[in-house]
Amino acid sequence: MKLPGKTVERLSKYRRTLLECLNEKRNFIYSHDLAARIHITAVQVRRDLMLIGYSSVLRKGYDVRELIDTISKIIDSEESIHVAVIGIGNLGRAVAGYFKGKRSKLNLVASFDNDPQKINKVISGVKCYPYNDIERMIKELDIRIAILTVPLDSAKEITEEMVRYGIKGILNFTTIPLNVPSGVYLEEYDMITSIEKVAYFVKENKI
Amino acid sequence: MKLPGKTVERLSKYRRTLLECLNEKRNFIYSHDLAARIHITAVQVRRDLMLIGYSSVLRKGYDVRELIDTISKIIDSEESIHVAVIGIGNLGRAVAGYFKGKRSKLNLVASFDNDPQKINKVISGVKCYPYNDIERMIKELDIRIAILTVPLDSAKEITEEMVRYGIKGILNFTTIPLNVPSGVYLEEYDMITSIEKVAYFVKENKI
DNA sequence: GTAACAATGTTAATAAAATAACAATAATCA
DNA sequence: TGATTATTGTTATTTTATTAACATTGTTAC
Ligand SMILES: NC(=O)c1ccc[n+]([C@@H]2O[C@H](COP(=O)([O-])OP(=O)(O)OC[C@H]3O[C@@H](n4cnc5c(N)ncnc54)[C@H](O)[C@@H]3O)[C@@H](O)[C@H]2O)c1
Ligand SMILES: NC(=O)c1ccc[n+]([C@@H]2O[C@H](COP(=O)([O-])OP(=O)(O)OC[C@H]3O[C@@H](n4cnc5c(N)ncnc54)[C@H](O)[C@@H]3O)[C@@H](O)[C@H]2O)c1
Repeated sequence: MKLPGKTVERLSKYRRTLLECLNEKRNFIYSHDLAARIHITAVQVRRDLMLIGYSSVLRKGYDVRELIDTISKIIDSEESIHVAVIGIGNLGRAVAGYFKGKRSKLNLVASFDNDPQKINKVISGVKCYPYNDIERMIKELDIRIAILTVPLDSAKEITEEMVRYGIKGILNFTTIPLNVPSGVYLEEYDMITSIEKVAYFVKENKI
Repeated sequence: MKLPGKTVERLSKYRRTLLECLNEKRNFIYSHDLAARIHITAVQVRRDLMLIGYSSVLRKGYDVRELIDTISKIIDSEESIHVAVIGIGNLGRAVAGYFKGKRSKLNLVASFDNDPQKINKVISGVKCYPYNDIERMIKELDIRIAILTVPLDSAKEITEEMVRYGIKGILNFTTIPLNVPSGVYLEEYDMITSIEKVAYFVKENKI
């Protein structure tokens, strides 16, 4: 099954919302209710669920637990997938600290840095390894995904190396566009572009 | 002129790339060259530039300086626009520190928090004010844009207040979907969704 | 000077995403 | 029970975004 990226994004949001429902002891939720919580339309929800082949049968809304399970089967791996933060600076630490708080199939197992002050210490809940050991550690810890928070000038080279050593997914926080071969999935996370977009639309509204 | 959001995003990236060109003492750049640097197509570049009404006349590529100016005229405001970070925790500090390093039309002028340890101190290069003063300070400092990095449970209430006090744009780092009235621009920045998307496509590739 | 080329701007076509329309059916209630 | 309502799943339509096609026009080489 090949889902559109946009649908995958929404599935992630659906699941998060559904987990909140469980907390509130709600066991059923209507499509329009789920939609309202994330500010989209009910049709969009139903269409996405159609794409993943989920169907509720009852007309009393979706079974929250069941839908969580269905979505998890789609977007999660069987086994937990190992993640590392590359460059445990200001942003890297924030992200690492945040991740360690969650339990999920995504398991933050290491960080890497080249600052002697940092290596071989536990920072934001995760052990920092010397970047020079990354080839070995990717294999040893079976790391699949890298969260890239190194300075701009080293981002390109580090990416090439990581890909060579077997990394399959990269979440890029630097503002450098990266080149990855097919078979490696890259998601760009461009804060500057986001804020400039906000600024543009704020300006346009004002005028 | 009403530009598509996607085009605005790319304009921000074009400008950043063009500024790099200046550093490299390149004064002209072809559409296909600019495109290659951010991994899109030359047609996309030309189409975006058509939308903003820029035209090069020469066939020796775009004049880098001229294009930077043109884009800046479109996406920047005349005067600098004031930004604040709300919740100067781990993520807020990283973002603030990063912003203070740049000079641009976007000017980070304050942060707000309710932690007595933090208020009235300079953190990551920016003064932290008590959140209780936010109404007054938004007016006093003419703050237009808020970068929201508070804990989940306070995000909704804080957003409503800020909007009431005149904030016009919000970059939301929390994973709570926010409600804003029309006239206020909201950009969601959902890290968890991004990483789950990476995980999904990594998994799919593997299978 | 002019033919060949290279790069642009624009229109046309395609693809992707969102929205609308609607038929089907369980639940509700007179 | 049977009509009514509410909600779903799916197909059709519209909108938006991307890609392709192509005519235009400086530039270059001869
Ligand atoms: N902080 C933000 O909010 C923010 C926002 C947008 C983009 N970014 C980008 O994210 C990246 C990190 O930002 P930051 O604020 O955390 O910077 P930072 O300087 O605090 O952190 C960078 C870390 O990378 C490490 N490092 C440097 N070279 C390395 C190498 N070759 N191998 C391994 N580790 C190395 C450094 O020791 C440091 O710990 C930068 O590229 C920045 O442009 C940050
Ligand atoms: N750290 C990350 O990488 C990350 C990733 C994704 C999402 N987020 C989201 O970003 C937000 C912040 O994350 P964090 O890791 O920086 O958390 P944090 O706890 O380090 O920071 C939160 C800050 O907000 C302040 N605060 C709390 N209540 C407040 C209030 N009512 N008014 C003003 N300030 C208040 C706290 O004093 C603290 O300084 C959270 O909502 C989190 O879910 C963070």
